[in-house]
Amino acid sequence: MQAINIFLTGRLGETLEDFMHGETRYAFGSLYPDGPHRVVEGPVCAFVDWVMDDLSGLEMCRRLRADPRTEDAHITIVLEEDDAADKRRALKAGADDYMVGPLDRTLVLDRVMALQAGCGQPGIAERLELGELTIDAAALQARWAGEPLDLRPNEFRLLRFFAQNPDRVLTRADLIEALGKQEPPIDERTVDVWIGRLRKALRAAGAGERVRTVRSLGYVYDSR
Amino acid sequence: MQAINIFLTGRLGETLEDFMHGETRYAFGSLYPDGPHRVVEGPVCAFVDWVMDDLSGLEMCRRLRADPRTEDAHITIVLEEDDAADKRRALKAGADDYMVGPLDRTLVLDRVMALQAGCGQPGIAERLELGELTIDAAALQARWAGEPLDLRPNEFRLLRFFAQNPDRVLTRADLIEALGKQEPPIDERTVDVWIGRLRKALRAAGAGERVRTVRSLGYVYDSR
DNA sequence: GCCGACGGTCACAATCGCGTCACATGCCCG
DNA sequence: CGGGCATGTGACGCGATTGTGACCGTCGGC
Repeated sequence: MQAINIFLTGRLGETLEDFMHGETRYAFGSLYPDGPHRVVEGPVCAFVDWVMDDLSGLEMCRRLRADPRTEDAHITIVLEEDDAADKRRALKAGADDYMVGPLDRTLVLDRVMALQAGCGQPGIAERLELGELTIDAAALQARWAGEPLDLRPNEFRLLRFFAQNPDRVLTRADLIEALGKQEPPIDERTVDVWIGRLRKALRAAGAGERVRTVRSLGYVYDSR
Repeated sequence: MQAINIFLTGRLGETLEDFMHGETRYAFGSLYPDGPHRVVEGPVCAFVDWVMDDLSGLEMCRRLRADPRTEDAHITIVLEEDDAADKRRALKAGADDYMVGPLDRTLVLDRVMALQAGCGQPGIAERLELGELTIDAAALQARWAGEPLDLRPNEFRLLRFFAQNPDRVLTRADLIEALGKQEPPIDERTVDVWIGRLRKALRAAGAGERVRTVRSLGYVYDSR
């Protein structure tokens, strides 16, 4: 899977910066009006706050577009509220897309991963394969032996994370964090229910028992 | 699908320049009377305003025809009003085609894609095939298993865009933008209605359920 | 100028997704 | 062998999201 450079500004940065760490495969940078501007090679996507301290998101979009290093970036502008005029202005300033806040990290993560997977020319959409399991992050779809798995979004996210960390014990806290949940605080027991649902879906697709319980610790995806 | 070089002048440039970016597959250039003239290899098509600040569209046509780099270009001249005499003059000056403004981006996009599909040399991706689905952009027609789909223009554009981005989550914003809509700002909920109509048409043709909803994110065209 | 096709919006109903609870079952350890 | 904690799972209910029929304005053709 190819690295993608993600830029986050303002509130969004605070929201996600602490999340994109460790095992995530993102090259990560901060982008500030006139501050350090760490740019690396490869496809870039940016999430730009509509409101920032000292520079509007619009201006930020224009600068990204103007900079030859980032002119091809996929820019998502994050609006405070659902205002049609702002949307138009955002697209006009070079944004490719917009989302309306307050942001649901869960969705941002889906978006980021989908962009990562589908970045650049279509057709190269990277897939994550693990035995019979195929995760197509761009299509937000998983398959077992070629057959589509019938997964709810949450189950998909769970499986995606398992597939990214196979044969490793993942605690309930890991899983809750990985799915981007944080508000309201999720009861750890809820994870058990997620697991149950995921197991059922995998069983229904003939995948057998893939998710093993590790008592008092968490769960493991057995890639075997 | 092969890249095509598109030149836009004057008001048209302003209208579409901000649109042809990112995932679109166009090499893009601006063409000004005596200004920079970025020319790349490959088939070229040009949209030339009838009225420009300091040079008439007619003169522009002649220059394009005279320039060996662009003498084979497909030139569409954009008239202010529907004047038969102007049309004749335009064709005489070397234009291959004309359209009457004020421009509807939606239509320009249809035109551009149709040209791209049928452009110059035969053999250049005239058709877009995806399983049973065939998109004939030049004819503005889609088929399922050889049988023509009964689609309205909007539905066709939608399907065309889906076919260009199969197995990728496309947000409502993506779709609105892809169809060239911008004025008046389109309500995102409207996309749901487009989808509903497209689904019905596909179903009627025996294509089954091709367009999958991705809750809170958008829609995906499932190629399989 | 009339008429039909097309496309955008609205409002309402249906559905879906998911977090939680409650209870059943299972496992570990003394 | 028993107590107690850990996990599995069916059921429930709330919200949010989506599907869709109906309505209506617009445009183009006749």
